[in-house]
Amino acid sequence: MKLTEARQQFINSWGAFGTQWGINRTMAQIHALLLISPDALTQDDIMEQLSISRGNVNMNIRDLIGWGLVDRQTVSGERKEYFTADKDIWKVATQIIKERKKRELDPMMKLLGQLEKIDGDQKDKDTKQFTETIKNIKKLGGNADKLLELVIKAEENWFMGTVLKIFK
Amino acid sequence: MKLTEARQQFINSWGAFGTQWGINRTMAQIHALLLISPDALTQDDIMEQLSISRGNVNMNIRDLIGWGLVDRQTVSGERKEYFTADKDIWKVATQIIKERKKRELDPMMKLLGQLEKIDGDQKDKDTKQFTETIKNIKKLGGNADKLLELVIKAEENWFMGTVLKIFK
DNA sequence: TATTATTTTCATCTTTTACTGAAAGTTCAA
DNA sequence: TTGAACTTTCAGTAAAAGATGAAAATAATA
Repeated sequence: MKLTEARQQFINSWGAFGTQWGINRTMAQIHALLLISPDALTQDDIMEQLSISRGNVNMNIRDLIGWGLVDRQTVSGERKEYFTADKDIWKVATQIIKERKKRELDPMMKLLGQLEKIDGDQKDKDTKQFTETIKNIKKLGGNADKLLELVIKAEENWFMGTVLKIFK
Repeated sequence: MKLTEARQQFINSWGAFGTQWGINRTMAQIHALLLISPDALTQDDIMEQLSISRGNVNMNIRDLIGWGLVDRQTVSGERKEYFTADKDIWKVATQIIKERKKRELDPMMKLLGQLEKIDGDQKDKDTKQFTETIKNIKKLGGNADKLLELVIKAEENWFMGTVLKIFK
């Protein structure tokens, strides 16, 4: 397979993959493009390579920066801005975990905490099932939280090496 | 907080949570409803409680069954069908992991395997960055795969207990 | 301060995804 | 073998998400 074709396929698949995980297709594609680009790109580069509008690039780049996945670079003496993605995939992964945890898991845990203190007769079937379910989800969430926290703090080699070795 | 209100809030939040993860809002809401319902429900029960159409219930229930999260039950002598969700949250979690892995991670790994064997000069900057990136994502994916496989096979207590205890 | 280069915003349009409801299909008891 | 009870399908519609592009804003320089 030729490079051009492979690059295109990677970008497309990464975009499709993203949508399945609730991530805007274009945002994932821009990230993919930056991941395989050795040098920093400008808005115009991205517009051209992905055939998308300036506004679209701008908004999605802003989001990617918000996710901590892309950096804005300026060359002194130039007005133009350049963008790069961190190429360390382990860092990318932990950064995504960190953000999703903060944006989604943490608020969900907070809500579950509130829903737990429901006032009602525990002999009532519905009340019982509700509190049971909430309690169990909260417990699982708490464990997931701890595990993810561990992943975020660990070094790739330490984490993957140790975990996978021990539990063989 | 009153049960009715809490139930509603749980269903809504679970739905919103779902959309952020690429899961159809209604599908997540039906699942939430079944999780907190002590008894099996009919299509009509679900339609009424979530104010959605029959077709919508039917399609999403079918999907949930496809995900292995909901079971269809029939009471002998009755034409009507009843639906329940597995209430064991650990099983729910591992089932979801299993399915997403099968539907998404596995195909992605397969694609990366193909993109790895690109023909091109490794001295070329673009080629080099491309193969490097693919290789690293593939490596991370492989590790994630092993870890998830471990989670799927493990018992909750064993997994969460042991992992979290050891790495303290 | 005016001019040029560039980025940002956002009302509007487009695409994608989800939902509805009525018709067709299925099952089963009489 | 009909019809009542229920489920499934899917064409059409509605809602949500995403993209465009032109105008406004910002920055740099002369």
